Amino acid sequence: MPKNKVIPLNKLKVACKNCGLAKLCLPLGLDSGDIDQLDAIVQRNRPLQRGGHVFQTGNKFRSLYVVKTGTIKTYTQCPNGSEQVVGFHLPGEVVGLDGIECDKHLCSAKALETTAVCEVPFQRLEELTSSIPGLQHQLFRLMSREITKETGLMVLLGKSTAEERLAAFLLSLSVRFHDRGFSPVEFNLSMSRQEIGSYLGLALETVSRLFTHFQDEKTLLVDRKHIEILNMDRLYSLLSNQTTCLDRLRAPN
Amino acid sequence: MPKNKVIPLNKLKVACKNCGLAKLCLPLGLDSGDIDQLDAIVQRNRPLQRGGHVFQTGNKFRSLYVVKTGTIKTYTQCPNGSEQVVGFHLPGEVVGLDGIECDKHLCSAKALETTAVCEVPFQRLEELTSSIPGLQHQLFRLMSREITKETGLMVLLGKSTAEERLAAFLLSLSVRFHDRGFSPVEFNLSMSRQEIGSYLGLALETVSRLFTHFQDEKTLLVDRKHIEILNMDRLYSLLSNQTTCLDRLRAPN
DNA sequence: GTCAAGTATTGATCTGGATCAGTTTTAGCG
DNA sequence: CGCTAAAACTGATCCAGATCAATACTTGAC
Repeated sequence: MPKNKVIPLNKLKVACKNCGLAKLCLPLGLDSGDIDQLDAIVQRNRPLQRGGHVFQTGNKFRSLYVVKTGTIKTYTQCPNGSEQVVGFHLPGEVVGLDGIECDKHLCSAKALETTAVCEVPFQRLEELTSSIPGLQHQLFRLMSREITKETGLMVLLGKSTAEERLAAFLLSLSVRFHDRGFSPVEFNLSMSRQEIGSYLGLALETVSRLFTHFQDEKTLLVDRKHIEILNMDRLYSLLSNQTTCLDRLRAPN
Repeated sequence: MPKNKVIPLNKLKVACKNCGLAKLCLPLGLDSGDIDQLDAIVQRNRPLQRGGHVFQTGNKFRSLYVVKTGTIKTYTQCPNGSEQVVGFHLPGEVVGLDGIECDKHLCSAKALETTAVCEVPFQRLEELTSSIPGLQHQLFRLMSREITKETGLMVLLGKSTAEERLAAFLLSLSVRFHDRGFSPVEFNLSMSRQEIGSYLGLALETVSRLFTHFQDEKTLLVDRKHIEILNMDRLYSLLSNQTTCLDRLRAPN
């Protein structure tokens, strides 16, 4: 590997205080001193390679993980071997909340590309939230958001067509990229057609056909993993006659 | 209404300490003094009639609600008028968690039968959780459970057949009734076929046909809303080749 | 009691998307 | 660079469950 491709470690070990994601993450609404306390318990390990696991089903629950750079997918494994994707997580999003209840992880989380995460030991976080009301509130809010997001997906899976599902998926990514300072109309997918299909309850062939279809009607410009949204209104119109999940998508924070 | 059908109010105003649901609810793991503090902020209003709303989409979020007796359904309304059921809530289950994030409710909650709820003002609850670590932990656990439950449903909606969905639904009810001291093999459904279908992403006709089908193969005995499970193993076997959602069903607490 | 409205059942038909199958493109590697 | 395996695309077929339609059954109001 050539030297100029090495990711400088000091860049990855940004303190919460200086982190661009702070307004999407646990520190939201905290004052400087409180952020320092939070910062002190956060562990910043070396980045994961593509395919590396953050945790696996059955592992003891110790920490929450916040994506700093890259993408994480969470998934469950079926007895018959096939896997079902339950979420894609972008920078600033928390992974591992489902482990709190039973004190062990109920899904697995792996990196879709080179990915850096902040590890937040949960027991120490709970100690902190007791003394920092704003932090407690923000953690409640993040968990509430997770519930909201999943409810929206349930509604989508319950009664939408394949076309509507993919539109909702692309708009969700668009909004989230935008919130993170990236272009809302042009981005790269870090997941395969297979994984998108699994997440949306569709066959990978259907996903592929839909990309072609959206390209044909000039809604998208698709080049393998690179997506450009040419007609945003068209995507929104596919959801407008539907549910409240639009609000859920828009609500960024 | 004859006098002997009036529900005595004093029975509905049981303190947390004497409530049979305490081990499923917020007080789990607290000592007597802490429960008293929690008890002091809980509001016990008069029961809701069938069809009455606990809250509606867009209402300001002020409180969480715990079902004490009866059943609550939560649902979202589509612009075109149709509604989508997102959950059924039995005694001991918390409703309203999705309101924390945006400080307003994102779904509506209504009683499917005469239903009593405990109202827990959230701001006061947050003050208490700061000083009672066990209460904070239990609230985190309840929220985590909600996330787990929804993930399980997503997986179910994503790739299961109609038969598997209804089996999972019935088993979920069975387990939950059992946890609450009722028979796991014989119970009454408080929701319509329509509502079951909406929840499971199926047409009401399909739900009806499946009940007939399960009856024909001697898995169930169905009399309108009354269900008796004759062959529990058969229902479990429908899920066994599937996902991890079995574990999610079984995990009662 | 009758009537009307809601709820459930059952049958017939249709269709969106799964599945199967074959081809092409891309990415990784010695 | 060519070789191999995975990923993506495309076409043909099939089927689970939606939709449409007609008929009961239940419940509550008057």
